[in-house]
Amino acid sequence: MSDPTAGLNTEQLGAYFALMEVSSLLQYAVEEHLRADGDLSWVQFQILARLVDAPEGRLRMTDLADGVVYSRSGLTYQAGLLDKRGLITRSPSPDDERSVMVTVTDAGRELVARVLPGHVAQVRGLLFEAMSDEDLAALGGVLARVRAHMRATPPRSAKPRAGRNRAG
Amino acid sequence: MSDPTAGLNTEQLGAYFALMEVSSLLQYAVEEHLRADGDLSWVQFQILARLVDAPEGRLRMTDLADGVVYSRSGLTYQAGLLDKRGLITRSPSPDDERSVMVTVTDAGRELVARVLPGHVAQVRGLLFEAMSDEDLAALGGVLARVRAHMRATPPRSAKPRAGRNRAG
DNA sequence: CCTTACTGCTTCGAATTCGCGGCGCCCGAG
DNA sequence: CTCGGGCGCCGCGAATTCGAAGCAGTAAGG
Repeated sequence: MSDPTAGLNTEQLGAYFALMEVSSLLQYAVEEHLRADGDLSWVQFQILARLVDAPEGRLRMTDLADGVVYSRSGLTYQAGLLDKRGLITRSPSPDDERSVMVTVTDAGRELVARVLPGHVAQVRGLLFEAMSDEDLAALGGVLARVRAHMRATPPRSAKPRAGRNRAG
Repeated sequence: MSDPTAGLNTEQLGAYFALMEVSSLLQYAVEEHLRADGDLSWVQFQILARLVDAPEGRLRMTDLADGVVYSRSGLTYQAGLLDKRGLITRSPSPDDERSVMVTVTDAGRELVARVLPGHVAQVRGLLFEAMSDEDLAALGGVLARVRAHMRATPPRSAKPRAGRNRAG
């Protein structure tokens, strides 16, 4: 593509900024809608959506954290909030006593089902309205490739996956 | 593409999630690098970069807020931090006495110049390494279209542009 | 069984973020 | 000139975020 020593060309720079701006704008709009519609933050919705999507409606904290780009403590905090609202339940795992299984409650499922249409409409209105099918295909392909590359790239210093550097 | 009443198909959903994950991951990595390299947060870097890019190295707070997806108070806070570090200067506008002109100092320019290479390298390594020229072109085109669409879309309730809803 | 290393999660303190309300300044009407 | 309405920015309090440190459970070695 270009030498590792060279800078980004105009096209790359533009794509980079556009990517960041689009995602920020989208997240902001979606988060606002989510807040108004079901009093959920973006992360909370992601957690619930992931749980609903899971086979048994339950996932370990770690798996949740792997899917959601978030710190462990933040996840604990948000899970506590969701637990307090009765949208999820936390129970020790039968296999690993140190793990915590998070399960969606019926209320959680209902809430997701209630906010999902608006959420989806928001996303389509902002993101997909301006895209053709070809655009979608291209975007999907590129993003899949980039995501795979990012996940394969070694955490230079500390990804969200951080926290393993104790001395004694 | 699809009816306004229908949900997102698998491809759209995947693209949506991939977009959010990629941008989050990228922002996270870049922010970390930026912090280590010049003790700057992502927003601070964006502010400085925008100022350096501006015609006279100066911009009004409002214009800054328009470019950066951020709340007004957050911008004030960050501007205060940058001002305290001597990277920018804030002075009243000659035209509009209520506006505040933000100007980059030489130190600010130097800092941007110093962290820019690493920043760029990080972006290329994570984002563009896995992309062909065709990918880049496609991505750039789609994002430009989407960005234009988003900017044209009426702020349904309150975009970053929020804060104008007082009664008295 | 006991020790050592590692993993999973939570708690803690500090820093950052946002929305709301306040203050001062510009514009138009009388 | 004076008044009323609107805009631009700042200060405050509450909520959220993160990394570091701590606690418990698990696996491996002797």
